[in-house]
Amino acid sequence: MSVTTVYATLDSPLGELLVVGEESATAPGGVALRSLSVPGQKGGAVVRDGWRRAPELFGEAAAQLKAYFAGELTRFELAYADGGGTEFQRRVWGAVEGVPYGETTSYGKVAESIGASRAAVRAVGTAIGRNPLLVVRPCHRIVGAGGALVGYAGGLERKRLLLELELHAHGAHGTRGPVR
Amino acid sequence: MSVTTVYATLDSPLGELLVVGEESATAPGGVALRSLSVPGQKGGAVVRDGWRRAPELFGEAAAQLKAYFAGELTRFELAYADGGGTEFQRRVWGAVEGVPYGETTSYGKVAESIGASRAAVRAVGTAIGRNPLLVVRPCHRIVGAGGALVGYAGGLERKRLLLELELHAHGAHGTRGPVR
DNA sequence: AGCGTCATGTCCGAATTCCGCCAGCCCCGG
DNA sequence: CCGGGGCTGGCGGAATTCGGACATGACGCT
Repeated sequence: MSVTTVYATLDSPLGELLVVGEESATAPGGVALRSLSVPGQKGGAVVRDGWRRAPELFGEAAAQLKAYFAGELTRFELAYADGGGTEFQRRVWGAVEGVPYGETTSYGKVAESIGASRAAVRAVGTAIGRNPLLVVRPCHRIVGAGGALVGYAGGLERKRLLLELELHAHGAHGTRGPVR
Repeated sequence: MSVTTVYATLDSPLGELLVVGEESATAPGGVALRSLSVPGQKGGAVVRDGWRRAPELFGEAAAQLKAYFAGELTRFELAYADGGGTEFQRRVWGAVEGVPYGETTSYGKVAESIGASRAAVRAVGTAIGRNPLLVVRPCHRIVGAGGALVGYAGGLERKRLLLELELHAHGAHGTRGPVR
């Protein structure tokens, strides 16, 4: 039952990413990703006493992130820690993970896809806003019904940057809606 | 609106007194007494960051305290800060201040004197226990109905010491009840 | 076209309620 | 005379409740 929290930082086009993971005593060497955030993020993680800085442990995560930002990786394959969250949030996050690289969808579509009331769109918005895994779980692919970028925990500018990256990376990905 | 908290310590038969005061920006040089406590006191004051040690500012207070412990002063005349407290506590403390040097009274009498129900004696006890001005506001002169020393934030031994001091100081003060 | 309105799940802070303590005292049975 | 239980009022902290604010979107007005 004893888990150690480890963390590392990584430079990226979005700024210095803070990567936080859990090292379980039962599975030594294996680190499960718990959180990924950018500087100044609204509900971003904050390094606490007792956390161990361990850059080397995130080799795989770092490699995939670098490949992603280079436009050479369209799908993350990492070990995730149990991210907690409510039943509702888990369903929303699951739907978000189903949005493919380079495409976008709307908050309303997400609400619909999890079988929630159409009036639950705002709840969907808040749930997405609490996504602990920025970039990796592609909450940046959820835009307004009209295609407008509505909000992003890391700031709208970063959201636009990610979407443009995904659009121009291979140049052959379609979109479901205009990105303005 | 800016008040500075200042403090000083003073040796006494009770141990090292901690004297805390407020220095108002509007009345420079004047220090109002806020708290007086002894080491190990239950709800005693604790020196915090931002407090300024200023022994020289309590010249008058120190002089009166020394005179009191020498048995040569029976009534303090000092500037007090607004001690806060609830309506009820203020009334109780006011009644306590009315008990003359060398005399004692009971919790029940105090309750009666402030027009409180006789069943409020326990509330009176707690209120007296929160007196922020030990010694100066003579909560040590309140004893049980039977004359027994019941409790004291600074410890019963100190209460006894104060009462004996007041009894034997000039030797000519009457008491309302036996002190055991 | 533009604006106000409302619906939903969640979190967070403020407000409120509730509970248990206590520096007493009286009464009652030994 | 002694010891213990029960009653009382005020207070502080814990627990609980409550009201807003959101990463939206459809509808009905003007």
